[in-house]
Amino acid sequence: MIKNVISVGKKEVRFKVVLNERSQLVLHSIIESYIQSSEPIGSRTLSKSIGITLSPATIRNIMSDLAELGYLVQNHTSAGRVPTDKAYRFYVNSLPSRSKVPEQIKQKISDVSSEQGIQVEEILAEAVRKLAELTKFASVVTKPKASVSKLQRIELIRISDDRVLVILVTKAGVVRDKVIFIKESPSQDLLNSVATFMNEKFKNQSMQAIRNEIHQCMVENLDRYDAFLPHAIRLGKKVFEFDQPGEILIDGQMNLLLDANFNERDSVKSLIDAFDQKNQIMKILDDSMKQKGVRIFIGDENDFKKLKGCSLITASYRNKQNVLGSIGVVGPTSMDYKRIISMVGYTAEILSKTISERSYD
Amino acid sequence: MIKNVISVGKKEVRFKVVLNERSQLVLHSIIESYIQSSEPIGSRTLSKSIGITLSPATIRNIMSDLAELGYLVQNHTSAGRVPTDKAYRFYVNSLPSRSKVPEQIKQKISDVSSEQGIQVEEILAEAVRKLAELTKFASVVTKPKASVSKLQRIELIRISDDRVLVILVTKAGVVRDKVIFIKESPSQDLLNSVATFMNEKFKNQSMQAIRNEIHQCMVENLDRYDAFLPHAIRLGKKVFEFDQPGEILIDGQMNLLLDANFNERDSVKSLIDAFDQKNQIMKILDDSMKQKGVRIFIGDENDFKKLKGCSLITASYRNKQNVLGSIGVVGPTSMDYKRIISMVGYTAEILSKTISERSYD
DNA sequence: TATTAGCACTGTCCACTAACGAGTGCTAAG
DNA sequence: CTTAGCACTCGTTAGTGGACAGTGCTAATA
Repeated sequence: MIKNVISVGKKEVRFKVVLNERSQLVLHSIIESYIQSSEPIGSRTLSKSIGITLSPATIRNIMSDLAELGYLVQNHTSAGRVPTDKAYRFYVNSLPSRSKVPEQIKQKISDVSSEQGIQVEEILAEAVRKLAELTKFASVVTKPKASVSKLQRIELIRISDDRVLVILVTKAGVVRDKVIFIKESPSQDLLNSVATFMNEKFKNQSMQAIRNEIHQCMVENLDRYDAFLPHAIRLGKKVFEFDQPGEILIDGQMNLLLDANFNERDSVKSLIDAFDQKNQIMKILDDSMKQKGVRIFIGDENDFKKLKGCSLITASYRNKQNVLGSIGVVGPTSMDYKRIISMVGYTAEILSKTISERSYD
Repeated sequence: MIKNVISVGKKEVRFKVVLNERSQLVLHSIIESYIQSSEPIGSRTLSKSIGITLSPATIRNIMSDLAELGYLVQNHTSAGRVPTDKAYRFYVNSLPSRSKVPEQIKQKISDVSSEQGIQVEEILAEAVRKLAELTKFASVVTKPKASVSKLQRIELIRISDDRVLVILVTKAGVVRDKVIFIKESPSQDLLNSVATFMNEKFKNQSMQAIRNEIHQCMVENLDRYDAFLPHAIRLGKKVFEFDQPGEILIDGQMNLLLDANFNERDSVKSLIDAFDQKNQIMKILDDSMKQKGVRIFIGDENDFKKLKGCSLITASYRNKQNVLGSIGVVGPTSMDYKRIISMVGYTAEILSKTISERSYD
């Protein structure tokens, strides 16, 4: 083992700059054992496990070093050792970037895309349900972001003197509707003209782009007063003011509560709170959209303290044009990373494929 | 106490035809104590409670009678007694049909209707959330039934050669969308004509009525072959084939899992399963739509065995024209019925009021 | 020098026991 | 019909001791 020795006052402080191969092997084994058993690992147990030919005493020494370096902790003197978040990070980084998904699992995940007339939202719901069921943890998915998706069509429906129902259909296959209030009480005819106008002008543009253009228009045409344009602009401004609320689907929260690793009352409480605050989870998922492939957040690497003791595995999904959102799994830090990572990755793939087929273009 | 005595062979079998006032009082007290403490009630405890001036021994006699009649059970010899479902039914029936909701709670529930541009579905989600939060149990609500609501408007949007997006807006304020497959590849112009035609012909009719009428049309016009009508009819048939999937919103399931009354592992598992099978809960809720006021299902009065140990309190909500759906609470049979019943009733009222205001007419 | 065997020590878990207390049913007296 | 008294049951709790898993340290060994 490579060590550096520094003198601090009279005391010698030694630390290892890097783990040598044997320490890595031991750490690896400890983590895998712990993932399997969820129980503290002792030196004797480990020395008996295959792949390790060292005596318990030697292992104890190594373990002691690893504990000093922050990879392991001991709950009490005479207990085995338990991996820390740092250890899991080490473990995850050492995994091959892609591992195979068993055919059987593949089959089950692929079911998501079976039905014909199914809507995008239903596909997402089905995917998140499947993922929760297969992993036995909680699963989350964000709905496609309105701002990045492109306009397929817009409808304006007068429902009372001062209310108009707006229906937006995006290329990604998502239908959104909301009610807006208009003092001017526009006729359905006028609404039809405005809708037609917008459909022609804005088709295939992203919501964000449309919003910008409308803003531009407002500035340029402040003084013009033919009957139509100002109306259209004012309406348009309201129409495309889509605030995105907690657009997130969750399934399998119950799995976590039943999981052996979350037995203590207060950690459960904290988890429940975590899921109530969807926007926090949303933030993490949005973050992971920016990156390709599977992302992994271990313990409090994400700064959302409520998810203490949890890891989050996410992957983004997309249609032909854009990254739309991301799907993921929330489980205990001691989850079987290999298995979960491959499942999330594969599900995201299938989801992308299915949604691309369903997209409106 | 009124008793009947019958001779069966040599043995005397006695049974009470009806509970006298004192027994009723005792039973009532036992139930209320149990609701408060969730712990078996003993004779001594009860004799000390206010409103009861009997000695423990007397109470023991009464309790023994009540047990014989199936109102109470004993988990083991030396434990207090616990009310049965039958007891709860007795208790609930003896409650006044309407009890007051505290002003503070009223205030909180009324918040549901605060926002302006909010959609019916969001109102429902908010209501169910509030109810779960206030009761600390699980809460469910069914979305307005498509079949009873009346058509406000229909839109047909061509999204590819063989797919048409259908958007139905109902008077109740619900927007539904689905994709249908059409081999004939209709142009958007044709779709527009059909939509206009349907909007004129079917506006304000209930979905059910429309479906019937279309069916009628099919029979009558089987032979006519001008270009338009058959198309319209065939399209219409598909458009109004709205199967209703698990249209139900649930909140606060977690509350049940944390509840002291559901501590044993397997009853929790059973509950989770119960919520997974939404259609079963749906059935009960639909059932309760047919009746005015608050309905109460205790224990396995509903034949859905998975909800063992649970009671369901429901009430229907409506707009000006129709009963639309129902909202309810699922909790342990030992819940505080007075409180929950009044809350559910009041929430349903507020919900009806709010939705009536938002309805599209 | 790195590894290993041996040993004393520590803390958890479990089974066993005894004391306690809440509650009952029965009987006899008021 | 009501109540006091008493014997009995059974679950809960606290305390005890042994088995067990695991550690750290030291000394012997390759």
